[in-house]
Amino acid sequence: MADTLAVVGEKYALLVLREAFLGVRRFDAMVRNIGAPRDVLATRLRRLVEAGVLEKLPYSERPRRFEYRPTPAGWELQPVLLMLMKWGDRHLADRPPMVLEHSCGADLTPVVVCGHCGQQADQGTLTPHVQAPGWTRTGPAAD
Amino acid sequence: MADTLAVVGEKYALLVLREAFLGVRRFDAMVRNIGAPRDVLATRLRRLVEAGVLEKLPYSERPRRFEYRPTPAGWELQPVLLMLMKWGDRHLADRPPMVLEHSCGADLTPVVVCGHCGQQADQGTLTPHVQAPGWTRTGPAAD
DNA sequence: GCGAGTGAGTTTGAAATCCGAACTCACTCT
DNA sequence: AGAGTGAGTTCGGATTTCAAACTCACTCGC
Repeated sequence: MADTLAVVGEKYALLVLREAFLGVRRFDAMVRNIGAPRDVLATRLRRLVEAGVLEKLPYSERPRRFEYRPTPAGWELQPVLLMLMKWGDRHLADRPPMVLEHSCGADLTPVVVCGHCGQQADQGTLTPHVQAPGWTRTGPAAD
Repeated sequence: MADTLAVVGEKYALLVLREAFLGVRRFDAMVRNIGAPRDVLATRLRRLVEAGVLEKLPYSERPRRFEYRPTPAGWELQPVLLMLMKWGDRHLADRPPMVLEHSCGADLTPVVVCGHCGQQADQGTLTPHVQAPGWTRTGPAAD
C-alpha cells in the first residue's frame, strides 16, 4: 500500500489517471480539466511514465506532440478510482455524479467482492493475517 | 473524485486509515507504523475526524488519552485500500503481501464487479456518460 | 517522593513542494 | 507578417513537510 501510494499518492496523480481513462490525454487538456500548475503536471506525468502506469507516445511529428495513455498496469488502477468515485458520490455528493455504463447495460455501481466466493468483501468479512516486521498493534482494540 | 481526494488524498491520510482498519488506533502507534512526522499526523487526524471518516474517542480519563476509530463512512473507504493493496502486490511486490482472510475461508483477492450483473468491471466494460460542465475531451483518442 | 517513562500532542526552523504567471520553442493558420 | 496552439520550462513567492526538541499530565518502581 505504501509503495503504491509512493507512485500514485502525490497530488493530482490520480486525477491525471482519471483524465487518461476518460480519454483526455494531452498536456493542455489535462491542465484545463484538472487545474494543476503546469510544472506539477509535467513532473507527475514524468513519474507516472517512469512508473509504467502511463505511456508517452507521439501523435504528431513536425510539430512534435505527445499524448499519455494508460498502460495495462495503468488500467489496473481503474478499480481504485471507481471506489473513490463511489465514496465521493455517497458522502460528498454536491454535483450529480458521473454515470458509467457497464457492458451489461446497467449504470455501474462498483462493488468489491472476494474473487473466490463472489461475496462482498467489507468490514465484518475480513481478518488480517499479520506478520509484517516492525508492525505493532498496540493496546486492546476489538473492532 | 476530486472531492474525495480532497479528504483522503493528502500525504499519509490513506495510510492512517489502513492502520485504523488494522486496529492501530493510537497516536504514538501510528507514528511508529507509518513513520509520518508527528505534526503532520496530528493535522491529518484532525481533518479525517472533521470529515467524518474517523471518530476520536477517549479510552482513558486521567490521563486523558484518545483513540481514532473508523466511522461507518470510514469503513466504506476500505475497498479503496484493498484495490491499492492489490495493485501494489501485483506490480511492486518487494516484500511478501499481507494476507487477508475473507469470511468464506479463502484468502482474499478483491475484485470490482458491477453491482447489477455481478460481472467484473474493468477496461473494456465501461462507457462514460459525460456531461460535466467545462469538461473537454480534446482530440481523437479511441482507447 | 523522586526520577524515569509514556501518550498525545505543539513548537521550531530548515528543506522540499506547490502555485500562477510569464516565457520559450516549434510549428500552423489567415 | 501576425496571431494562435501545444508542450513544456523558468521564475519568485506561498505552503507543506520534515526531524528533533519541547510540553503537559499523568503512572510506575523504589
